[in-house]
Amino acid sequence: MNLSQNMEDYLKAIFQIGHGESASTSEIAERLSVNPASVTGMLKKLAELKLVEYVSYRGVTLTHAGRKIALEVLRHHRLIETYLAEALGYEWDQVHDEAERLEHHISEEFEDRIAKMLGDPLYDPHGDPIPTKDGRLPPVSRERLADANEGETVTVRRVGSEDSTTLRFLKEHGIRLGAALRITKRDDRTHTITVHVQRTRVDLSNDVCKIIFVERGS
Amino acid sequence: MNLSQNMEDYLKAIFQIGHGESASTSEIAERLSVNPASVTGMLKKLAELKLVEYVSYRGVTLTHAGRKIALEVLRHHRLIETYLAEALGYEWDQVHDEAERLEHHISEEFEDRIAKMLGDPLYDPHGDPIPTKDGRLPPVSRERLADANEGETVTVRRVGSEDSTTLRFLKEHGIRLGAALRITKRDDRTHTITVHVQRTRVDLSNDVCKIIFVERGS
DNA sequence: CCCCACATTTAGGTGTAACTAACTTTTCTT
DNA sequence: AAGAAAAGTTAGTTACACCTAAATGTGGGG
Repeated sequence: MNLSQNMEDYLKAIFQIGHGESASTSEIAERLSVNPASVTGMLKKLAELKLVEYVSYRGVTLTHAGRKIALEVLRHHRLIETYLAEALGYEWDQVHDEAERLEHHISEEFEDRIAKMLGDPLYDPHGDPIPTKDGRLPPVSRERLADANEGETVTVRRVGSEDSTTLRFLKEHGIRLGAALRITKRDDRTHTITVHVQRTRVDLSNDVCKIIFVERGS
Repeated sequence: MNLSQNMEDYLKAIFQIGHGESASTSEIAERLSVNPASVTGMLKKLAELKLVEYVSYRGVTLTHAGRKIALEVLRHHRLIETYLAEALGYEWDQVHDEAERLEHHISEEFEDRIAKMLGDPLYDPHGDPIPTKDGRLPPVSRERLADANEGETVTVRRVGSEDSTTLRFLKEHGIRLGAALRITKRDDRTHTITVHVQRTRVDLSNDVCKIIFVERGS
């Protein structure tokens, strides 16, 4: 099946929103920065191709075939991100945009070569799982920093954001994959969590804490 | 100026055909595998943008701005080819197709990083010159193997083809950049040139000899 | 110097994917 | 449960870049 870049982007977006559940027209429109009306049109086309299950006004889910393609695109994206970081020295806040454009244009050959060169990595620079060639997703922590208790010490395992400003902020405060965080204070009124990284103190908004995934213990 | 991938391809094609002289509609159509009528349409658009000088029925040349873009695209293409070969172990017959797709989708950042990593190379795996960032083309040999005399020994400096079958053929017979060839026979009736590479003998058609550029002496 | 073959352009049409505006369906609020 | 707000869809356009078929321009040979 030879899909347009646009179709691939839609499938990826549906996968990332839905994660099994159904995605709404407006969520997809938001993520892809297009008009909701355009989404409706595309969903019909994808449904024709049996890549999604689409019910008017009710949302959309991926079929098995659609999920497979979404995972392939995601594999490309995350392998490229990893490659840019490991082989070309990109920072984790720079890799997303570059990968977003390249993911649709690399060959199977290229995919295989960089995967091999990197030692078939399972996680990208943000800790997101890289789908394997046969379409399995390595396990990830779903434990959010936002849900950790005062006094606990946790290890950063994943940062579920591609926003470069957020990523740069975290990097500058020593919050990177594998970093140990001690939660020193939860202020539920100001929706702020105070953590210590090494010996420095950082205040984090609740929004940021929702996208930082951790493992209990250090 | 933000051009479509297609426009970039047209500018590159015009540059490569014309090399200063004007390119014809049909030459461009042939190179890009599109209908001549489509070329006419695109040339009008490019002329509007002041990227080409176009006179109906007479052909087209690049303006200064158009040439600049063509050189940038060519720089991307050839840097990527070089990178694929040097960093990822591609063979010279595999690099073109991959580069053709990637060249339009890499950032300035990516260009700079691979150029630096490669030590700002001046020639790609085929010996073609890589335009510098400020738009200069490193010098190349224009001496064709087809024009060399019986008994001469020459060094291969450039192979002006991206056709993978041709490139594979040459590779398999030891004809690579830097190889020393001794012209042992010219048969002007069968349009064939016989050369010796190391100790093995190879018969080359005149067509092939026209795209192999050499330097006199070994 | 005229005519013909070939090159090129014009005209009209296709498919993709976006947009806006207007309409319909669903969901929330009271 | 009614009506308003939000979400989603339909209809009609636009832009891009391709195509085919028909018309037109150009240059060389008789």
